[in-house]
Amino acid sequence: MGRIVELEAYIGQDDQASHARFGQTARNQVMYGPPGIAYVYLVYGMYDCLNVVTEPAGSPAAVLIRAVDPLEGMDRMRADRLAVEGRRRAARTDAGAALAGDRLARLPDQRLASGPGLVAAAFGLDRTWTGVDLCDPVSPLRLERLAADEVPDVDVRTTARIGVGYAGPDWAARPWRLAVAGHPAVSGPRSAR
DNA sequence: ACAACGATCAACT
DNA sequence: GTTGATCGTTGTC
Repeated sequence: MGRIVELEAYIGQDDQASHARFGQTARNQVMYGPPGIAYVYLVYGMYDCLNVVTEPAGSPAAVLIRAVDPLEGMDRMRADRLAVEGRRRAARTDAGAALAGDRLARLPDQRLASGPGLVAAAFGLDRTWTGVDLCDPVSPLRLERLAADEVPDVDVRTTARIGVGYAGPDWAARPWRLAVAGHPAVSGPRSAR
């Protein structure tokens, strides 16, 4: 359990950074469905990324969850990350597995889900989670809204989205990445936090 | 059928 | 600042 501290918006077929830029396909079809549903995809052949579908059915859009500030269950997050990362070739040797385990044990809690691939790894998510209703209060993976008096008084900074240069200068420059200013769980270089 | 390319991360210089 | 790992999705032939 934790709080989302960084995300990116991908809105509509026109958005040349979005998976919907080629229209509806087998992979992105959940983006065309109702909002509040999980969309988990694989990037770079290695990392799963969690998105929340937004906008009404027929209007493809999603929000990529880029970083979470862990509040509870950090032991399980470490275990889930170890399970996910242990599958990779570099960690398949005894020495590699030991190294990965050491590194994880020393990792501060606030770095456990500090990046889109790490969010999915820390919560044990892969593509099979696509379609889960994140607004259902009994769902094993769900969003919860903070009560008004629990919302922390923080600055939210907007920047360009990360890793979308292929979209062209216009779409790549849109300030659709939102992050809690200065929060240690936010991903990327210190200058972008 | 095939080649190119990522909504990334960690290790290294 | 640079680079390798790794494979599903997509567009093209």
